[in-house]
Amino acid sequence: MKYIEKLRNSGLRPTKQRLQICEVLFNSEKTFHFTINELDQKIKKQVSDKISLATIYNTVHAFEKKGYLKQIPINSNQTYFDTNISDHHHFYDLKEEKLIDLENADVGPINILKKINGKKIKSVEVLVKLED
Amino acid sequence: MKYIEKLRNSGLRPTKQRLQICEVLFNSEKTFHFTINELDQKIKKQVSDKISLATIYNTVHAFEKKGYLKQIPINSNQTYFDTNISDHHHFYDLKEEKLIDLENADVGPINILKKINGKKIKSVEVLVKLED
DNA sequence: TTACTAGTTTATAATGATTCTAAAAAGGTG
DNA sequence: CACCTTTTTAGAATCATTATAAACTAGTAA
Repeated sequence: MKYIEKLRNSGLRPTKQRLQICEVLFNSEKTFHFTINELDQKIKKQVSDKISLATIYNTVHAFEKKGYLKQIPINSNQTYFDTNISDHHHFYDLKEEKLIDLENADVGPINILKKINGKKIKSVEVLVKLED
Repeated sequence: MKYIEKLRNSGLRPTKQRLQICEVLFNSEKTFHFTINELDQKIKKQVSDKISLATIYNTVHAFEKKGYLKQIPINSNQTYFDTNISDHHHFYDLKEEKLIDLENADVGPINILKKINGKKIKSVEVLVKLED
């Protein structure tokens, strides 16, 4: 299994559940956005064993902490995650309530001129809201 | 009262509660960020009458819809609002869990090159996460 | 293999922000 | 004042997320 080493190297035990969730998250051609609820549905379809919702929450948070997933800053009652961990941005279609990737190259370079004493910039995220 | 006309012009009846909430939100020197819970506390301190939490929710949403408040896209269990409705961005101090305004001039011009068919850009919001 | 231990999974309960409900109150107009 | 619509309100309902604590499992060392 190709994810065993990846997990071990992060200090995460390669449990059956985590490996199965890896398959669902990282074994697809394209990256994608999801909420926990959507991931739960996807797992139900693709994985024969039942994985408890608590485990899905635990795993997603563990993966996010290790940098294998990114949380997308957006106002929604549910938290959105992204399997695309490259430096990039998002469109948010207000009507469809859907996210669309916006590659770094599609946004001009962003130069933050203001500095905050004693703080480093960890990330710069752009959210472009779309309407009809 | 200076807010009566403002509310009437928006099609909102200038009720006692709305006028009192206007005082708390818009009568201060500086603009500020808040959650509903923080606003509730502020109202308790500054307003003699009790205003129900449901009314605070209703009012904030009404004001947001009319463009007197902005929601700030950020991952938090609570929704953040901003009384600064000018076109601007935010720092988010991850440690302190606090927002800091980032004026448009402090961010280089942002040019979204990618276009989505049939959709217009409604807003472009930048969130800069800060760490120590 | 066989313990042993720390990390994980799980069902379920708890939490907490937000929304809903339906009845009472208040604003606006004639 | 009388009427109608909007608004307020307390409390219930909803729903995503987190906490709990017991059962299970991976890794390790004897």
